[in-house]
Order: sequence, then C-alpha cells, then structure tokens
Amino acid sequence: MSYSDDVRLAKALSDENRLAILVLLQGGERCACVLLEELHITQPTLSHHMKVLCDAGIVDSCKDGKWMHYSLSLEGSRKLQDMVQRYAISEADYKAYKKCDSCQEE
Amino acid sequence: MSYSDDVRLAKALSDENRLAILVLLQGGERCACVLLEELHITQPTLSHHMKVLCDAGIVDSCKDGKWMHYSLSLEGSRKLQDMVQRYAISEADYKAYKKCDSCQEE
DNA sequence: TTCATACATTGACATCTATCTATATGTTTC
DNA sequence: GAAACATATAGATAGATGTCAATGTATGAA
Repeated sequence: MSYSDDVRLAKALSDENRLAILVLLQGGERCACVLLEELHITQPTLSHHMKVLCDAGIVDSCKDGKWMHYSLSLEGSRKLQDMVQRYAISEADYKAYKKCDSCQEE
Repeated sequence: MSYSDDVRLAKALSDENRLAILVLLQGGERCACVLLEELHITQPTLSHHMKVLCDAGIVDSCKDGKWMHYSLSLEGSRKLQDMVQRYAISEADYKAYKKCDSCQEE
C-alpha cells in the first residue's frame, strides 16, 4: 500500500501562498495575472505554485490565448474530502475508540 | 489572515510514514514500541514523526510509566475536516461556480 | 544500586522546497 | 515581421525536512 497520492495532495496544501490561491479561486475562475496581483510573489514563483496545485489535481487549468485560467477542480475537492476521511476519526467511531485507562481520563 | 495552523496540519499529513501511523492508530491507541514494529524506521525517526503529529494536534499522547500511548485526537480530526471545507468546493457550490466559456466546455 | 528498557534529544547529512533573476516560449497587435 | 505581453522554464541559493547513529533521561526490575 502506498500513500503517494495522499502525500502529494497534502503537500499541495502545505504552503501559505497555495492556500491563499485556493481561497482566491473560491470566488470563481481566475487568470494567473489576477492571482499575481493579490500575492506578494514573483511571476515564476506563482507559476511554480500553480503547477504544484494542478499536478495534485486540486486545480484545473485552461489556456485561452496568452492567458491561463485556473479554477477549483471538483474531482480534486472530492479527493481531498476522501483523504481526510481516511486519516480522521468520526465522532461516532470515537465513542468506541480504544484507549488505555490513563488516557481515557483526559 | 494567516494560514499557519492549516499549513502545520497539512505538513503533518505530508509524509508516508505519518499517514501509515494514522492508519495504525485507527485500530485504537498504540504505544510507540508497537508502532515501531510496524514501520521500517528507527526509533528516533518515529519519535520525530510522533512529535510532528502531536504538535499539529492530530494525535494525543499519554505517558504510562516507561510507555508512551498515542491515539487519534477527536479535536484534531475536526480541525482536519474543517480545513478541507475551507479549500475544497462542494458539489452544490460547484454548480454556480464561474468559469470562462472555454473552461466550461471541459 | 545497578542494569535493562522505552522513549526523547542532539548533531550530522542528503534531499527537497520556495524563492529569486534571467531567459525562453507562445500569443496578440501594429 | 517587430514589439509588447502573459506565462513557463532553467539555474542558483537559502532554508526546511527525513533519516540515522550516538547519547541523554526516565522508569522499573533484579
């Protein structure tokens, strides 16, 4: 069993600028030049971050002449939610979760 | 606005061994020595990973004599799920999500 | 008190990552 | 075709990260 896809997803979220980009994309599709205006990074750095987000499948891209349009990926969002389910515990399952006596007391 | 808590959470998930640890903890609280048997890493490396998971709030720890017991944190699981909601898009919201004409066609 | 056990800490090292400058590629306009 | 613009790529660099061997620190047993 390999976790490489999940690691790639998690790494894509492991940077403040990339999280800021995802928040900007919540407002709808954006072109790179607009994202660049909102962030305090250079154009090559933005290009790098967009590649990370696209490679992870979280963001879709679409070329339109000179411009690149970026948008949130529905499939990527599904993958994110699925991933969290694999590593988090639900309220329901936690009730039956086994802990030792001294841990229980917390 | 700062994303540092979310980045810390995401980084905690950005390693295959740490994901394997979380899966092992799904089965219930485990002590470090048991986790060590299941993973192909040395004891100091495991100790490092447990510190990352605990600092992120995903895992709880509890000392019992010589032994350290680790378990999934319910609060950490909530934080994980909340985080994903901030950066993913729901099926419902996606219907109204604005994309340019050429992007729409995909 | 001495020894073995369980875990944490330290220090070193190789690799990865975010960032920049400089440059290349592709597109539109004149 | 030349110039201007939007983005990508290449190369360099500082800092972060995963790993290990060696050592430190508790704890329990003999």
